[in-house]
Amino acid sequence: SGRLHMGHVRNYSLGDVVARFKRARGFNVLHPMGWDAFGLPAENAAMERGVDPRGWTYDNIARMRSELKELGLSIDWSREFATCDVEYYGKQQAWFLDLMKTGLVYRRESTVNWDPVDQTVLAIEQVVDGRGWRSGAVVEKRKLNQWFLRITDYADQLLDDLSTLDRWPDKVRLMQENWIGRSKGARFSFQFSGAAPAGHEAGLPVYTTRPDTLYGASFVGIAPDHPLAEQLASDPRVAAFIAECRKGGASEAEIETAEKIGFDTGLTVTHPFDPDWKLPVWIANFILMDYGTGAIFGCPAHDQRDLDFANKYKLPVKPVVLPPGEDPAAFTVSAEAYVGPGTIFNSQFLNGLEIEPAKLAAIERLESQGQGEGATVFRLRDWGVARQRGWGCPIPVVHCAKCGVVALPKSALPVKLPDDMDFSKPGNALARHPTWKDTTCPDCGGAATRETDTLDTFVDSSWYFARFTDTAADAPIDKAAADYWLPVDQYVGGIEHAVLHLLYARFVTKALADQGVLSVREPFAGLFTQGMVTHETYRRQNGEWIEPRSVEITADGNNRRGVLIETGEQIVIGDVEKMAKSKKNTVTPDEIFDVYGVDAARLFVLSDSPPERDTQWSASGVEGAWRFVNRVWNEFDSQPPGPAPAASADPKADELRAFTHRTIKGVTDAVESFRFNSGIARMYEFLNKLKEFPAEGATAPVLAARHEALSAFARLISPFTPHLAEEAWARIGGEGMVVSAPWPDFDPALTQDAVRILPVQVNGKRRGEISVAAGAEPADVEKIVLDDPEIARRLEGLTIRKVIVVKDRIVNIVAG
RNA sequence: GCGGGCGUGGCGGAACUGGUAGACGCACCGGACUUAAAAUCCGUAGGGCCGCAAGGCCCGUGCCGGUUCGACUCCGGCCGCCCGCACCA
Repeated sequence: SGRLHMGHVRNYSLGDVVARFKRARGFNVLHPMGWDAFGLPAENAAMERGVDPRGWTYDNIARMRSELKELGLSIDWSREFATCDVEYYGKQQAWFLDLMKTGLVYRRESTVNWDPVDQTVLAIEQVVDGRGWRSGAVVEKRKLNQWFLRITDYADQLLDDLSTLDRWPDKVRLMQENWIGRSKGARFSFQFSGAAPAGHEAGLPVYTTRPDTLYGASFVGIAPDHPLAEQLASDPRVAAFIAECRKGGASEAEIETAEKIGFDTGLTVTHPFDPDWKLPVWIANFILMDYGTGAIFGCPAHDQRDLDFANKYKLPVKPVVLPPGEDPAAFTVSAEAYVGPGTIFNSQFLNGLEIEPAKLAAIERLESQGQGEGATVFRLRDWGVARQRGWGCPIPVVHCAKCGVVALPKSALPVKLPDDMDFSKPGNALARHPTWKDTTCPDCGGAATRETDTLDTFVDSSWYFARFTDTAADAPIDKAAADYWLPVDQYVGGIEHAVLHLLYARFVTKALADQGVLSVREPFAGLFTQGMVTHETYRRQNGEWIEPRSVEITADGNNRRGVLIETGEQIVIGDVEKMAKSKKNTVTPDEIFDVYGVDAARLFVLSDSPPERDTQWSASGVEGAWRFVNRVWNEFDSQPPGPAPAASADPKADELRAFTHRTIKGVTDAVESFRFNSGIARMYEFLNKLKEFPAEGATAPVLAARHEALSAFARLISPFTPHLAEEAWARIGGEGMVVSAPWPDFDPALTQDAVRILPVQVNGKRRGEISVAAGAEPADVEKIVLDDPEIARRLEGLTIRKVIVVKDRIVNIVAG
């Protein structure tokens, strides 16, 4: 986009804390940065402003790079690349050709989701609520020759291997599980009872998860775009019905309210278990062509949709699953389908079986009749990867009149984009280039045309992490380097990629592993999904949005009011929402860096909320972080320069040392478990404590303890506020730079106070406290408690029944 | 409808495997410094009640109930909010 926003600041600050922390702990850390740079934003800019997308993209990269460098991220910039670099997308073409050889790439005519605004095909994952994920336009259905990657070949693995990703959020794993949507059941074919329509002599295949309810069948349904339905559309009444079905939109509200409608084709099929039983074949709007076989058998008693349909068209409703405790003679289904457990009845050979054994028995019978078999069906569809766009990675094939679709040899790579595409009007700039597509066929040498579709940008982002491990390799991936670094130990990103990027990258990793170019079968061992940066919204009385900087907020007790600075007009403080230009509730990183500095900005986005939750940006919040930065510096600045004085015994110094070591432990634990806000709170506490031990007038042991404290503190803050930490480290004479200093260790013995203050409860209510030596035995503690005059007063008139002592924690006296 | 998550002060949040609820920050209030303001520093602070005060008592983590010596934490049932998927046979 060309500009850093606060979301970037938070995302990369999180990653940078991990990178710096792990480096300090002695790990070899690879923390790279690159640019996902193909795609529509560049084309739109080109069209709107007449600029060259390449120049626009690289200008934006340059600006964002300098902003990122200002953020002070510990990134290895020598590995930087952009997906629109020929050096990158040429390598992508190379492995794409390898996948073509193994049959993972194919081309077929299919109904696709067409985004009329972006003028391109979208993958199913990229259609949200019937709209394009980027443009927001209602997608249309079109038939196109499309390139696909056979991700469904990996459906089982993609699902099963989720269980190995124990450092992924459950939520993301669940979303992928639902998306892949494995279901087990049976696939079988109904035979037509009369003459089969031409081409359907083998019968009508259906898929079901409930073969146990076959005796409850009352109709067979097919999707409006089922081949058989389209064949029957020569009858104008059928054609009219299909047109009627297409009218309904795909949006949530439309599906919710859509009535089930059907058309009786007049065809009948024979029940697989009873040659005398005929079932009518209906075309029904609620059946989806792209799931299962696009055809079902309807069992109204045990499926709500089938029941709604049957009730409307007066089809039979015969229950075949008897709920526990029901009378078989009396049990009926009318408005609500029964989907619970029970025993099969009204079902001949299946009678008396529970549901699961009945499914197996039904499948067995279908198999023995040669009519069908057990089958697993996925919701996951193959990945449509072709985009009719000019600013993308060209698909390295040509179309030859004689040889058909021909993959280019690797020697013909890279297939470079031309420098002079015309982006002034919508559509595919590559396809309308006057000469680029003219070439010769690598097989026959005759004239041929280059493929003008480019790859989905999600292909670009599905393997970049492997390229980072060796960005100069001749091969797309250097196996030794990839084996050394991969999988990515810690990935940080937004939840919006849960079933897009994160699924595609997993698939490509597995496919490339099967090619032998990678050893890992999962790209990301640890995944962290961070929350968004939000901000209050402000509006004028007339509803117009206003920017935070135009508003002054004042507080009167617990009430907050805002006025428009310019006019003094009272404004309306609205909801806290994701920062968005449309609501004018954005704050740009550069304006914050200018006023408060990078460290305060980093500190604040990490301190306010747990990283996985949304964080609310506020001017007063970042001011608090800025105050902390200044107070830290003052503390370092007040310490006499030079080495720590020799230590000798002083209880004051011991107290500070204990606090120092407790803080090291607290911050370390918090950073390790991604609780950065808690870690920062420990650092604030530490600074507050440090003020009780001023350098001025301090004894030599206290000065030494201060030196130890500051030395540790400089290293603790360094992942969060690296610039401040560097200055602080230099100020106290730290060796080298703090960025390369080892993480401080703590002495467990020092994290414990010698004296513990234990709360004393009577019947579970806090009634006092006592001081005992750490680790004091329960029996001794009990004696001290019972000897305590204050506690004794509390127990007056009560009989002690039991005294519970939890070592070093609490005492509870049960009395009555 | 299906699946998942979350409800703690005025606000963001803390409380590790049940053990002093409200750390830390923001806001608020009071004080010091200043001619004044800003900045800075110090301090009070969950709610209610009693007391001149020291102090004391009661209530309190969405609601109701349970387990336990002890529950923000575990169990059961409600209510509310948020997210994902959605006519998936």
